[in-house]
Amino acid sequence: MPSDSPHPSRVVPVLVPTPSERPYSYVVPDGMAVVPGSIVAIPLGPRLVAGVVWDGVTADTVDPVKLRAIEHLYECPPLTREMRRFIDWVARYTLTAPGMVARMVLRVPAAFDPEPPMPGLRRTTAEPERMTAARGRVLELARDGFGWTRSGLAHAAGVSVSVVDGLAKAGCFDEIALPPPPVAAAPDPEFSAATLSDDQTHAAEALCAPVEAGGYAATLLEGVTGSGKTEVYFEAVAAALKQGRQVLVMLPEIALTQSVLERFHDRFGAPPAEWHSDLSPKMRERVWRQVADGRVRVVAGARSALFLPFRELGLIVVDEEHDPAYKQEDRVFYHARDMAVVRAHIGGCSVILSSATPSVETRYNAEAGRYGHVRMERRYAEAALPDLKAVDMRRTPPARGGFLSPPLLKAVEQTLERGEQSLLFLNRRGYAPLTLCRVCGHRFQCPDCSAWLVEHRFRGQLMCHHCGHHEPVPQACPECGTLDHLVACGPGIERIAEEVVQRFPDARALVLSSDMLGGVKRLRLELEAVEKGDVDIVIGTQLVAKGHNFPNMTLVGVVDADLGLANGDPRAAERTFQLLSQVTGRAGRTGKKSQGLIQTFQPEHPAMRAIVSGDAQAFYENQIAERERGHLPPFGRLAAIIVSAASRAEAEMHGRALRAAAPAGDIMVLGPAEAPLALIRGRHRFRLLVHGPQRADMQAFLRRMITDAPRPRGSVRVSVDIDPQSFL
DNA sequence: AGCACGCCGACT
DNA sequence: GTCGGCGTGCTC
Repeated sequence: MPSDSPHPSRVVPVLVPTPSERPYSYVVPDGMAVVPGSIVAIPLGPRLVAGVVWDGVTADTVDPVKLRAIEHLYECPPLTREMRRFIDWVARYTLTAPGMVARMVLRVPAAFDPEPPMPGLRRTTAEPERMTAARGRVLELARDGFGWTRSGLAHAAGVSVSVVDGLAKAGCFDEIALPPPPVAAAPDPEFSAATLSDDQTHAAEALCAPVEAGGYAATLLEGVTGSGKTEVYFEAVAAALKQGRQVLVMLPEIALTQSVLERFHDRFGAPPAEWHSDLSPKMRERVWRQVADGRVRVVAGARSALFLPFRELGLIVVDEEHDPAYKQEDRVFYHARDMAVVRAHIGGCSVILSSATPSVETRYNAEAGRYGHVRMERRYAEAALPDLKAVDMRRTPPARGGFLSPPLLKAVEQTLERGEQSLLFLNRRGYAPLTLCRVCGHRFQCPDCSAWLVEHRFRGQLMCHHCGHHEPVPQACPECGTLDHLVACGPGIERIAEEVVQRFPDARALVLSSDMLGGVKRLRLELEAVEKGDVDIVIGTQLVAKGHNFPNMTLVGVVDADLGLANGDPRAAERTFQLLSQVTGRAGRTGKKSQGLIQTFQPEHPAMRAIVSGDAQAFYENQIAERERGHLPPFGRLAAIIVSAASRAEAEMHGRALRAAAPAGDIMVLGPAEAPLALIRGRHRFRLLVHGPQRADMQAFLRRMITDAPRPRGSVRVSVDIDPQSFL
């Protein structure tokens, strides 16, 4: 790593954690040597903040009288040149102030000074006057001449700390300062060599080659569910470790991906360091610090791990690259998968995008030759893919008042008879998505956003799934006052559960959704019960699609496969394909013959055909063609302008004003799409979709819109989301 | 983004 | 009479 030379000037640019477009200027006090990347404490207004000394010379427009001095230079490795270029790149691309991007890097309370050393003991040559068996064991262990902690040594020798204290008093130990313990033991690439199938071996070789060669390479690892992608990319991780480089494994939701961490531990003999929002502040500091000084070799983390200060990164893995959780949609808007590719490009290292159902843009990049493409088409070991069929709801409709078709009910019955488990999947919480009054037709709507209120019969509440507003279910219609005339329209999982209980009164049914009472703990217990076979029929939302393996699950029924297709999201087909593929992949994990039944009104839809036939290739070709034909927004030309205000009316008004102010031309501003008003963190959001020709033009246009467009000052904020994944 | 300053309603 | 709401403006 070429080290940066000290700034020659006594006034240097410093990136401060504010939305300012350029760095501020600060005076370097005598005796302080800063380089670009140095992390410093600086006075900013009334407070002291952390900033980064930046490259280049300071703008000379600052009034010298206003200049203040850097307060403190942290004793911490400076941010590398690559990291600084990455910050600048992300800021430019996302139209965010560089200082706000730097803030994401520095958002660690007190990690910039070294951790204080721990008190330790080291064996001297002195022998104790009295020798006992316990003392003997302690001295034997300490003969290695390394530093030990007092309690660590006692524990290792199987004696109490007083034995160690006694020896220390007798002069057998020196008190020394011990380096702070690592947050994670060093992973050993040779710890437990994996046994791979032929398929996996070929894939692993293809992934390892660019890691060993060094330099930038992006590769899509596309393998059907159960093909063992994780074991394959672990080989690339091992290759990077052998090269002495650091590795970042990005996971969409670390809390739910415990199994990846365990498998990592089994393969490398130590768990990776974790990075996610639930880490304690102390742990965050230690991980950040140890990533910066190179003691942490592998981080498994959520999207924000991309902004950790790695110094010798050799590989980034983006697991489940299609997952929408990689998209950050507050403050700085960015897509971590794309930024991971950028970071690899800037840092000259490998990046692996792994998925069973890649996003269309990633597939497109792979087919265009921009990314390498490694495929695995067979499941590992004896696991077979489930037999999938579409159930045409026009030909075999459910009985009146029901939502489960005769073929699906029959399959559930047969599965019950075999003593196996069924999963009924419906991605909609609550009892019914819409409630109205039978007499006057009044529809219950959220007072904060424009979404319908969803009835949750179990809780006795009407809830807004958008902003969290909830109210008790009224007895009388608020419009016409008629009693007991409210009618539920459409199904949610609670209603499906009702139907299941009615049809199969003896079966043990369980409803699983994220809003379940009892929280995460209860959920974990329930999942264990399912795994043990204590449940016959699981009725669940999206939540059941992730991670968990149910060995006895041989039937997956999708209650409403069309659900996600109706909302106008340009990625609706893609999302549906990904979700259904993940859900049906829950079946047949242990080799039992299994099936999936997909209830749909449009069996000819490309997403349904792809799922049923297993022909992903045709689906991607279709989606790419749709974009090229202009039926879907073309690649890289979609953005959104987000107007955020304290009140709904304000957001809406300024959103429409912005739309009116947009000049006509190549760039089109579309009106509020589906669910234009969302209440997020107490602020109402209005989104305008933007189509445009070239990326540079679009960037310039968006910048004009957020800075120059006429709009009343006030609580309104305007930000930009480049190439959003969805409307929400 | 923070944080202070500053001007108008309900309360120990 | 004060406490405190959040609108407005500034930070090298």
